[in-house]
Amino acid sequence: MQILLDFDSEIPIYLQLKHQIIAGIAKGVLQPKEPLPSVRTMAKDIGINQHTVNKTYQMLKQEGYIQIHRQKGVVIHPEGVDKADVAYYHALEESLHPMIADAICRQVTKEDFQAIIAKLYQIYEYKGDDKK
Amino acid sequence: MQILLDFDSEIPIYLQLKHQIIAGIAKGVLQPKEPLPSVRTMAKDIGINQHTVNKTYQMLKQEGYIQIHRQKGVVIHPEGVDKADVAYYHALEESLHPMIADAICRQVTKEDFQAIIAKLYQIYEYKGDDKK
Amino acid sequence: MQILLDFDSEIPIYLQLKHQIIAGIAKGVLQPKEPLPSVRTMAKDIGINQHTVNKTYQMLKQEGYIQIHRQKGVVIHPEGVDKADVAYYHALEESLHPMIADAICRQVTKEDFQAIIAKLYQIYEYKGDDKK
Amino acid sequence: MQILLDFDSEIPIYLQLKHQIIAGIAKGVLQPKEPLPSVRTMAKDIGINQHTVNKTYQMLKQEGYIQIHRQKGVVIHPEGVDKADVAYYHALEESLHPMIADAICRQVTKEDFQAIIAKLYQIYEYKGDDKK
DNA sequence: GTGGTCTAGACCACG
DNA sequence: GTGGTCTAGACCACT
Repeated sequence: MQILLDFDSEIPIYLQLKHQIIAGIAKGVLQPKEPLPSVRTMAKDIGINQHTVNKTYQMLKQEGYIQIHRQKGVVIHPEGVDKADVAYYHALEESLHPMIADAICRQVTKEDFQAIIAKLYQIYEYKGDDKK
Repeated sequence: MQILLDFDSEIPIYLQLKHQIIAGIAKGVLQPKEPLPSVRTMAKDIGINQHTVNKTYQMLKQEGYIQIHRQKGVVIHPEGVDKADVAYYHALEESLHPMIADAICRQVTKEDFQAIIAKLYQIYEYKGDDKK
Repeated sequence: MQILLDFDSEIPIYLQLKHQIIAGIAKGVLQPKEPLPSVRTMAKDIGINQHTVNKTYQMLKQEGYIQIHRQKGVVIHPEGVDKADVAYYHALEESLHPMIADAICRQVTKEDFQAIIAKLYQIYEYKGDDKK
Repeated sequence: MQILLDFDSEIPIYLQLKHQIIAGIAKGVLQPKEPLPSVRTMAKDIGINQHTVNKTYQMLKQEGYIQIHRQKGVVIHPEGVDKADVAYYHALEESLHPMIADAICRQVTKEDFQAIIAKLYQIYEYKGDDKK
């Protein structure tokens, strides 16, 4: 899977990497049990420090996206990540709240907003078809 | 308008303040031309540093939410904030992208997600009715 | 509170530090809301790297022992850590399992073992009395 | 005796193997003088590296659990492992210390903790009855 | 001055 | 070769 980073972005590199891996999983490009490059390899491939990759991997592990094996390396979690729970929905709402207030001020209607959601879902909805 | 800050939150104070003011505008609690407390008054009222309030005000001014006059003080932008443009939609998508990828991995359907959007829009939809 | 580290120990420094802070909380030497030294200060005081201290603090934060505020620094969680749940008891059993098998082989009786537990509990049971 | 390893566990394979053999001895499933599979047989049987099995066996020998004869192979120590000495109790306390501090913070009482100990002892208490 | 992020380079445990 | 740990030194965001 290809990783594209924007080193000028305000978003920390370790988060950009995390987002791209999660996007890969959502798209089905990264399947359960599939191995991920080792910390060293990934770091070299995308030109960042090992610790930065490690930080991303640790977060993904913590959130149930991947498993990290001592010597065998890193794999996408075989059983997928946990389903959204109440806490997850709550956090999601908290994140969306300010975005929606802002959008309303700029006359973005509910329908406009939901259209964006629909458009973004479309990118992911054909799971496994573009395995690359 | 009442400002509620969570000093234990991960979100920087200046952003929380910004969010709350924008939420106030979205709800209609803060109307165009309405004055906002001066930097030092606001800072004293909510118990934070003047620099922090100033940072928030500068951002809001930059984004067209408020006007800052040397003598007259701070007022909500008389003509309202600019309508969403292409750049705005692009930025919005960028922000939503990782949230949606994550949600998909956790089996949140498009309908689930849009329901949250609808719920949040509801909070704001009665503009001006609950003025303060 | 005094921190004593054994640099020759097999136990990683960041864990030793974590254990000592938790012990301090258990003893009541560290009370809720009480501030902890900043990452830099703690690192300098005990002669280790800032990142190592940071790792400890991040874990303690993650487990609900402390709060980390942007600029105000670090404080013991005001409401204390969460009560043990089922997962906690399960993990505790898993950890104790091999210790007990080993002890049985060495003719340590259940009573012997429970006496050790009692002894260790005693160290902590006078919460707040030795505030130092 | 059956060995069950969790390759996704945080615990190194060589330790898991060691724990299971000790548990077998504690339960009486493995009796003194009873032979253990050779390094290479054991490795093949449970599908791990010979080095890993060797590491486990060397530790068990070092701790007095087994004897390794060049020709006769590996056997459970005929006279059983040494009784717990002062050093052993000291090490046991050291291990339990952080667990108990943590438990206290989570409002696990001494009685709760001792109940877990009792429960785990029960698993082992019928030595020799369920021989294999 | 505080924590957050990133880099560089090193040694160790594991298999 | 893998991840885990530790050090040293740097810049940035926040208040």
